[in-house]
Amino acid sequence: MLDKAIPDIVIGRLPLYLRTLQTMAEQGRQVTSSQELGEYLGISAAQIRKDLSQFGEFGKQGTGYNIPYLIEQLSEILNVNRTWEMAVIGAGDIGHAIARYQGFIDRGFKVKMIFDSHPEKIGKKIGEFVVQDAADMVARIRAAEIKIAMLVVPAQHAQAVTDQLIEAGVRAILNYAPVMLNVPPEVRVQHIDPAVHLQRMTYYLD
Amino acid sequence: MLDKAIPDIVIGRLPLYLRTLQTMAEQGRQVTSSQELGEYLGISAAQIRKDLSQFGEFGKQGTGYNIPYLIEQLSEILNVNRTWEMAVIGAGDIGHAIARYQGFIDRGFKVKMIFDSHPEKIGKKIGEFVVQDAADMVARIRAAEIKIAMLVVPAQHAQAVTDQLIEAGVRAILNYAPVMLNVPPEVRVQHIDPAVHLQRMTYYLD
DNA sequence: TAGATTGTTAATCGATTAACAATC
DNA sequence: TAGATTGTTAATCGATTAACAATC
Repeated sequence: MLDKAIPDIVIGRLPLYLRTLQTMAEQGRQVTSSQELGEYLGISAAQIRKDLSQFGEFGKQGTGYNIPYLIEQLSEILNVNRTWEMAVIGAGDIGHAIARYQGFIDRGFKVKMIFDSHPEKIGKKIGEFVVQDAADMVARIRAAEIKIAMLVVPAQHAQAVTDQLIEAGVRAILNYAPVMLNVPPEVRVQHIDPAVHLQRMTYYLD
Repeated sequence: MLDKAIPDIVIGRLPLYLRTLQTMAEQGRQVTSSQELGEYLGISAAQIRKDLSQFGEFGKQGTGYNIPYLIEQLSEILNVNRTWEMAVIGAGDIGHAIARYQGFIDRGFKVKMIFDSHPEKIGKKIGEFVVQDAADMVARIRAAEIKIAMLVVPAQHAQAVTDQLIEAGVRAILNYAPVMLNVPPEVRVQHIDPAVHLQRMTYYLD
């Protein structure tokens, strides 16, 4: 019998569970419960138990969940019990900030290279990186077998760059450009658009 | 009879409709259809019609939707037919990038001030702004009647700063810190955490 | 007019929650 | 043991879709 696929909406919550558990672990905590996690995240305890039960039995009745153990299990499920190398495309302000961001490494990610197409940016240093020519992007990403890209180019170039990334073998794109991207089904895309997030709140303001 | 509240998940899609329509308008387009919008966004045409019908009748049978008119209507619904002034809290790399970001103004937002607590940052210029002392934050935000803040401080300070923002009258927070924020029900929060977005994709990678 | 597309209803589908036996 | 909390089932709730009359 074919296992039913895990719903996307469940997968979407797992990183929040993991982040919360890692914060607890940093505070020296050893165990937690679905109730405590739920209260912290604004999610029902039943939902957390149900989500986790899709993947196995990670808790103990009467006790709850062992934090280091659940971190290990969730990291494995999410494929972040390893470090993914990433390419940043676009060396503007945001690309710059991402390349220097220190928060990725503990969570399974590392920026490996950054590209731009503007001659005045190519060769410049950003943190530990030298901005590379976008003309070499496909070859370099393919040679390094990089599968994840963060796209930080102007909206009008986003689709063309995406097509190149796919050609280079990229399978996951975190898109900072305020446009949808057309990709084949085996490529995943997530979007970050601050204005969209802000507009989701202004509806509720007077 | 009490009108049923519009579901949050519907509100969440409206900014995507608006963004798409604005892109179409820039291209000189005059009309579109629920089908075209749906194909572009990866949403069913029926859902788009149903979402819009919660707020009124904006289309014409046989023709579709007039783009400038629908932009106007959605802008009004989302309260972005005005410009919201925002405060940026934290003048690190990301705060820096946000303060200089040019993409807000067309979408209803404008950065008005930026704060930091580090003496070496206070007084420095970022774009057109001078970094202000976080000690003055509550008074300055309250005096300017700013209702929206972008929170770009280290995780360990996020809750304490949030408490101050609420004291200052802020009603919507875009949180870049990788932690949940505890806020009263009248305050809205949206989260941006690149590592969470990345982990939502690595699940699907080998 | 004929073709296209809306707005809306009813049916379907899927996600969340409540409840509880099992058991640490 | 008594209290706590899991994993799971069934019930509920809510969101999505299909279909079509209305009409531009």
